[in-house]
This record gives sequence, structure tokens and C-alpha cells, in this order.
Amino acid sequence: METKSGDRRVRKTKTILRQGLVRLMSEKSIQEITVKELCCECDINRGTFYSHYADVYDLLQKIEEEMLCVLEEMIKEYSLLDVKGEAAPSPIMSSIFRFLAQNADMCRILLCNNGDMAFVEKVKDTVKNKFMSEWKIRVPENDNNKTSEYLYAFIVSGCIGVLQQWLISNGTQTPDEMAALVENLIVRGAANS
Amino acid sequence: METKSGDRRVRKTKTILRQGLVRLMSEKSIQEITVKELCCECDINRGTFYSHYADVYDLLQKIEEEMLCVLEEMIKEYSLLDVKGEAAPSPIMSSIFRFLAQNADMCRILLCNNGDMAFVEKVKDTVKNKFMSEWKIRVPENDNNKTSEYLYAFIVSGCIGVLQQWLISNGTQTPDEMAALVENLIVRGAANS
DNA sequence: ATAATAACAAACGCAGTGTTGATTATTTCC
DNA sequence: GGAAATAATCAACACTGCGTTTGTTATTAT
Repeated sequence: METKSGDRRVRKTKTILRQGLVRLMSEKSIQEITVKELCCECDINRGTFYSHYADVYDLLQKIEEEMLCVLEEMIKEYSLLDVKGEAAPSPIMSSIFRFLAQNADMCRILLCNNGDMAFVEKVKDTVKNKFMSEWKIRVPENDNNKTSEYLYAFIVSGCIGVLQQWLISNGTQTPDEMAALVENLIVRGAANS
Repeated sequence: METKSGDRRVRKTKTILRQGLVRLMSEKSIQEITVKELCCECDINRGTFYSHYADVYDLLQKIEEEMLCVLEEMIKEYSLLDVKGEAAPSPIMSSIFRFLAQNADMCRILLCNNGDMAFVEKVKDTVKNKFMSEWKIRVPENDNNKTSEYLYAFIVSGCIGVLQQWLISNGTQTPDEMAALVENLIVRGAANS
């Protein structure tokens, strides 16, 4: 049996507030959402909110932090290379797209439209670090290459772009299809796809 | 002689407010900036502000709109193809990077860190439309290809990523060098650079 | 020079903030 | 199961910024 940390009441309150914020953010941008409004929506006392969070941005940040945590854990379990040592980002991308599909509402809110730029930056950094740590072994001559940071910026931002497009357009492609598509773009190059 | 539209007082007020907002946004995110604070910073009556803008977000949007206008005008003047009809995004990229260099402070604020996601989306759309309208002629078989929208999303987002990296890291490369680098990434592919 | 208009100053009710103290309900731990 | 601890609630508080108004002064266009 799993031991969920803390008081049940606290857990309950936090969960309701998170869900409520996401619900409101699907209707309006974060700037327009007041603490009062959120608490009314969730039927939770305003004082209770302030005993957990400083403001709505603080709550949003907690949500983002948890999400980033999940992403990092997910990324850890995969390699960006296949058994031959060739670049193979497809498995990791597949798991990311599966996660996106399962949390489409929240991901769309955080990563698209009126999303949080700083958060997207953090996601990029996480993925970029993964790429750099695994590929620098494969392509050592890029290590001292000044332009390599731009190469990674291009690839990672490009991936985020594809992923945003998929979320926004409610793409019918499966996570595996998307992963294969992205791998093609990265390994074979954009112009040759 | 150029005929600047409207009353000199209005022009003056708007200019001061714009500069003031940019100044404040280099220190804190837009959410933390109040109308009162901005007006105090600019030494402008709060009532005067409200006679021009609804709130700070409205003012920011006006700034963004003007910037997008400049970008569109700039893009119009260049082609994405060379005389042989081959893909050659370098000239257009070069002009974009020159513009970024000249307006680095503002661009960094709007496009990086705590920037406005919706604005970046608009920039992407503008560039993406340019790409699609010129390249669909060159690669007609991609027209009915469902994956082509992802291809463009990848390329355009990748470009924005490089450009953000250059702004954030205060890159020493010249606009022309950056343009050549981006052209390489697009035409030859990321993995072959 | 005159009429139009923009910027200013001061004041207004209003809404949301963040905090407090007292009360009730739930949970933990023995 | 019962006592102590802790969380959620409610009502009230002063406070800050909002958005608007009215009357006055300064600047502009013609």
C-alpha cells in the first residue's frame, strides 16, 4: 500500500485547487484569474489557500515543478542511442508523446497559447541537457565547437515546436508515429524528410 | 519631411510609456508591473495612461503589434530562394538577426525569459507563412502531406530557438555568420552540421 | 488669437489582497 | 476510543491598486 504524505485534508485541498486552476486556465489566461475567483470556483476558503500558496502564480509554479519532475524521471530511463551507438531519439520521444496524450489538457495549457515561457525554457533545458550529455560522447569534435550550442538549441526548440503543433491541432497521429517523425527530422535532417 | 501623425503631446506620452514599460520589464515580469508603478516611473498622470491604454497588457500588445509589423515588412522584401530556385533562407535570416542586434533589449524581453508566448506564436506564424508560401512551389509533393505542417513547425521553432540562444548568450557572432549557420541547419540538416 | 484638445491633480467607490482571531471539523497517535 | 494536534472555516480588518470623474492648466493646430 502506498503511503501518501501528509494529512488527507491537505492533500484534498491541494488537489482541488490544482484542478480548479487548470479548469480556469483553459478558459482564461493566468493574469485574469484572482485568488478569490479560484477559491469560489473550488469552494475553498481564501484563508486556506493562503496557508498553502502565496498567490495563483505560486500555485501554478508548484504544478509546473511537479510536471518537470515527472519529465526528468521519464527521461532518465531511456537512452538517446541504439545498441550500435547510433542516434536514436525515438524511444524517448515516444514516451514524451504518450505522456502528452495522457495529460493533453494540462500540457496544452502549460506549453501552448498563453503558456508560461519560463516553464517551456526549463523543459528545453532539461531535454537539452539530456541530448548534450549523451551525444557529446558520440560527436566529441562538437564539444569545443561554439556552434554546437546553437545546434542543440535548434533541435530542442524544433522538437518543442512539433509537440506544440501536435497538441494544438489535436493530431490524430499516435505517439509512436510522432516519435518516428521527430527522429527523422533530427537524424536525417529537416530538408530531407 | 516626414509627417508624424497626431499631436506631439500624444506621441511624447506614448513614447515615454513604451520606454518605461520596457525598462521595467527588464527588471521584473509583466505581471508584477502595475499601472501606478509605470506612471510613477514615467512621471505621467495615471488618468493620462488610461486615456490611451486599458492596462499594461494593452500597452505591451501595442508594442508587440508594431514590432510584428516591422518584421512583416522586412520579410516581404526578401525571397527564400536563390536565383537557381534553390532554398536560400540566409538573406532573410541575416536581416532578422540585424534587426535583433539593433533592438536587442526589447527583443530579449519579448522573445526570451519572461516573454509573451502568444507573441512568439505570432512571430512563428508570420515566418511559417512565408516559408510555406515560397517553398510549396519548390516541394509540391509536400502539399498534401500531413507531416509537412510538422516539418515547418520544426524548422521555424528551431530558428526561433537559435535566435533566442543568441540573444540570451549575447552571442559574438555577426548577423551574417548566424544567418549562414541557420541556413546550414535548415538546408543540410541538423545532424550534418 | 482662438478653439480644440491633451495632460494634470485630486477625489471617488470598488474589488481583490493578505492577515488576523475565534470556532468547528478532521486526523494522528497513544 | 479518546485526547491533543492540526486543518478548514468564517468574519472582519486595513491596505493597495483600479478605473473613472470633475475641474483646471498647458500645449497644439488652424
